Amino acid sequence: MPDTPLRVAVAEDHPALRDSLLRRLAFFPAVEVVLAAPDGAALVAAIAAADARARPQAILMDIEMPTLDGVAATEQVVQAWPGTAVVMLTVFEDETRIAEALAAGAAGYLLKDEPAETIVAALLDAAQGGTPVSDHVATTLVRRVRGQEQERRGAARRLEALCLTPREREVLTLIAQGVSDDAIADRLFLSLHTVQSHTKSLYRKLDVHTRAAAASTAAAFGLG
Amino acid sequence: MPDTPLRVAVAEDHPALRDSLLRRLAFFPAVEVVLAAPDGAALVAAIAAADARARPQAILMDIEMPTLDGVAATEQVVQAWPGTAVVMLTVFEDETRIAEALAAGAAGYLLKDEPAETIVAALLDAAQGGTPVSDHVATTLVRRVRGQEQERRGAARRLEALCLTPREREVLTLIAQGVSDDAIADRLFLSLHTVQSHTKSLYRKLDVHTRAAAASTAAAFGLG
DNA sequence: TGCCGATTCCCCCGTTCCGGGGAGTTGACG
DNA sequence: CGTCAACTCCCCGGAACGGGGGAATCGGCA
Repeated sequence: MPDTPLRVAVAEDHPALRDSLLRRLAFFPAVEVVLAAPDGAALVAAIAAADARARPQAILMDIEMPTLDGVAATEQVVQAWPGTAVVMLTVFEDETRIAEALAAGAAGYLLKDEPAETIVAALLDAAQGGTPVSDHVATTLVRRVRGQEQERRGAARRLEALCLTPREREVLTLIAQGVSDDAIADRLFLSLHTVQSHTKSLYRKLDVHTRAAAASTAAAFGLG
Repeated sequence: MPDTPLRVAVAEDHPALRDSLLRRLAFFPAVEVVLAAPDGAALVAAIAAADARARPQAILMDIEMPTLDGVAATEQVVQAWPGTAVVMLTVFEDETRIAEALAAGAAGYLLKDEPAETIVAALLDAAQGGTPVSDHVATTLVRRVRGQEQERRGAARRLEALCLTPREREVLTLIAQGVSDDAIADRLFLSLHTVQSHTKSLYRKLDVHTRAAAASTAAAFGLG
């Protein structure tokens, strides 16, 4: 636990929500709101204007904001002041928004119905390198990873069902990378004829009749 | 809160850990361990042998187990008895294991250093359709999604940097799907010559010299 | 031992692709 | 109104590909 409170900034365009947030955070001595901005541009400007030692260590960021939305603002903030922990605080819980925010550099992602205690804990956690997320957000992440992994496994099973020989798999991988037959022959120390023989088998098993289609199918299987 | 305790099964091969777990869970009236197994096969057999009304509603599952590991056991359990909430309880926190377990149908994923209260809460949560995960697991999921999204965005930016014309992008997408030039001509109501003209531009911009390489590059950009 | 799949190599022929060239039309933008 | 980018269409020659055939070797398995 730090002796001094964590310096926090708040970016939220809706005045009522912003004030409510500030009032609720004021009860917690562990955090001190040093900055509040109605949009992303104002936030970035205010941080830049602040004394380096007074700059916020953590930021509560709304997503929907005029002039510069939360995702873009997050990108700029973590770019300009690395180490700043940005925690999104929004009503949006769709996968796309969450992924975008995280990719932009957000450390955590909270939904707006969280109690103040949770928000404060999340700020402190994020400042320590944690990744605080609401339960619903965690569920969304789990669903996404689960879906992706199941798709990957499905592709692997379909690939398995083709009964490709090791050599064929090898050749297919190179085809998927766009390597020509004689380049494949060079890489695998084979004759061009041999490679052509393997590609013929591959086309039969994959049920394709062009090289690009084979590459496309291989990509769908996760090869390459 | 249910009037009757949640019926829970425990699958854990290490006897000491299993006993410890059972002892710790015994303090919580909200859960009742109805079944304990030393491996996945035994777990599945025990569930199958049990009376349908006495079957566990939630399962604490270790990953490393003999005869049938936790992931495979989870797959069988959720296949055979849908609605069963499986919560992984393991020391492994690597992305691969987590993703595999979730794909197999695990509802939650806890690390073994969690206190008993958390484990019980996770079981109850999972039984209600939640996805309880340890903080470290959430961090891993966040990192994965963040990495994927950043990769996606990077690919999109690189694609953007190529300054493809709309027509070229269209043609490239079809190339990535393995469509031949004259098939593209048919689909886009163009002359073969026109399509060839576009592909020529594409090869120049993509800096490739074969169709399959173009398809491969396009796949890397997320097209197709 | 005999069979079978995997791997390797070879031939041929027609098609498609690749890379170079040129040229006309259209629409936007200064 | 000129310019420029985008789109369209065309020709050609050399290279690669697609599909058909055959054949030899090797290892495993019945």
